[in-house]
Amino acid sequence: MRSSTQYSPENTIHPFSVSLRKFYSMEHSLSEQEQIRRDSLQELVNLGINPYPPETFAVTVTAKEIKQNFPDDNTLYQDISIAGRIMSRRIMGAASFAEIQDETGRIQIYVKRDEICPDDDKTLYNIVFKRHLDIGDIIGITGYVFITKMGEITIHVTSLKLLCKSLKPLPIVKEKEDTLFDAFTDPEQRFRQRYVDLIVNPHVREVFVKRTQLINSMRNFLNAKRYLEVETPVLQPLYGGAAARPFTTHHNTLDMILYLRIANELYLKRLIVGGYPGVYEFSKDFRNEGMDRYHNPEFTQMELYVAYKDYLWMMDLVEEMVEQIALDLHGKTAIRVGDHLIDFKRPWKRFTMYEVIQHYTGVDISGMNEEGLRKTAKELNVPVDQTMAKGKIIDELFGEKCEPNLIQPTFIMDYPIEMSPLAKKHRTEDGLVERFELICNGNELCNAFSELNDPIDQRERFEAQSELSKRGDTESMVLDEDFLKALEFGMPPTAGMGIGIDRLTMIMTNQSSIQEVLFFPQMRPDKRST
RNA sequence: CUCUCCGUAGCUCAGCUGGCAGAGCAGCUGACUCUUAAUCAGCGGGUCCAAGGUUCGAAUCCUUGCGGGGAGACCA
Repeated sequence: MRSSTQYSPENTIHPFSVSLRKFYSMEHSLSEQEQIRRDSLQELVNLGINPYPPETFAVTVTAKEIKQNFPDDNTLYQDISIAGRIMSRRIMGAASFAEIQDETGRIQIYVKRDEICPDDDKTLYNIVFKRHLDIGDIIGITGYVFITKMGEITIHVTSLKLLCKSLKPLPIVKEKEDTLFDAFTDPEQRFRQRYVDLIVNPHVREVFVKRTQLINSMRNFLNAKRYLEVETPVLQPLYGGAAARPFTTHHNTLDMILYLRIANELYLKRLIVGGYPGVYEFSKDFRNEGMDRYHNPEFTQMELYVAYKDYLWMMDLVEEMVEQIALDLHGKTAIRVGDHLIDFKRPWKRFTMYEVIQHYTGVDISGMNEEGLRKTAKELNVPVDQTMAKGKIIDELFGEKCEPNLIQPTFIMDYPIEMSPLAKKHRTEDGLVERFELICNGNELCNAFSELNDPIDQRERFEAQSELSKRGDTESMVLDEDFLKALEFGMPPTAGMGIGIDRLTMIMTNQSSIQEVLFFPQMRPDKRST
């Protein structure tokens, strides 16, 4: 709760003068343009105008609605109220055109001196509008819509009110015939000052709207199937559910190390043990590893676990869900991504791991032992080292020789047991597990198994991971005694999967970098003077 | 972590083999009552990322550091 002292009498007389003094104490660090805006702010205050008024401004319509619906006979929108940020101004003496931008886009406004100043006092137009308002200021206007001689739908302003004075100059992006001039494109500035990026780059705003629509679409799909959305711990005493290095933190009261989760798999499976038939979670996960255009230290996954199902069933569900998302976002299943047209129309191609490696390398590795695989990898110029066991080498072969070629959505099934310690042994193929990944545009999007529910087998798999760890693998999984205890109470046969929300968003919005689908991607602190 | 490119006005960018720091837009002053990259006349605006070095002289050459992009390595 705020202190009541700010409502003392001297403050209520000039509610904004206190903060103004603070601004002026910073004068030495201001650019010329910033100083001019602060001077304008002071002039507005001197005229009795509050540059940051508290009361509601009633908006009746958006820019987009007007542009879509304004009729030829000029009968609609004759008494409207709209608010937005001034994005451009063209002043011609006693009349001006400007553009304001609301959350739906831009619309031109026409401000005529004698219209907003019907009496002798022309201060509002000559001083306030022309002299002390700037690009970037937020205003509310009332007026009526008409079409100019040049054919542009425009709001004829009858009254104008300042809603927020902007003190920093925006990048001015101009456009003519679909060509942008002085576009604000420097990635560093765009990501560090995402608010500026969002103001001046409307296509960026659209990407994030699509991201939320994607999540809504996925959630609606899962809720319609009556799965329960749940929340599980981010801070975990043991990290598990994936092969990755964690972030470490410390809890003071418990005086213990805690890890930020790398996956939520083991907790969600405990809930299946507890009796829920289907649970899912959208989860921020954290992995203390490299950063590049596909990896941010924190990222979002959706994991889903459904009892009494297997991985074949889950493959059908993933197809159905992603196809539905494409339809919800684009109204069609075929989407342009970079140079490719990717079609999510069901059914998708399905290959086993051995099939796809044979297809792209010509080598059948299905019967090979570790030495044979290492020899094959060397022959194919795939780098391997002594810490890699059989499963890891196969994974390398696949990642190097196959994955980049898989552009259309493709399921790769039946992985070597060594690289899948949480997946159930294959029902017919020795040495394999019931696992699939969805590959799309050359990248992994989704990972799923028939979940291992044999507690004795699971313990042996964890122990095998410990062996890998001794061999030098820093990402091997740690044994989770409580998870094993849960399995010993009995988990029904379960299908589980995780899907990368950031990567799916990249594909669905045709972005080539994960930073473009995260509002605030991780960056080093900016040590330059600001 | 390695290689490579980049960092100059609020924004986008020039600045050559070292010789007075530039343009367009934005801003300021003025003109203009249907403009739209508005137009016309005039004006101001810089820690050239930082530190050090070479030199009579460094935005420019060298070294180191900081920040970013791209390509690798690792991972999802």
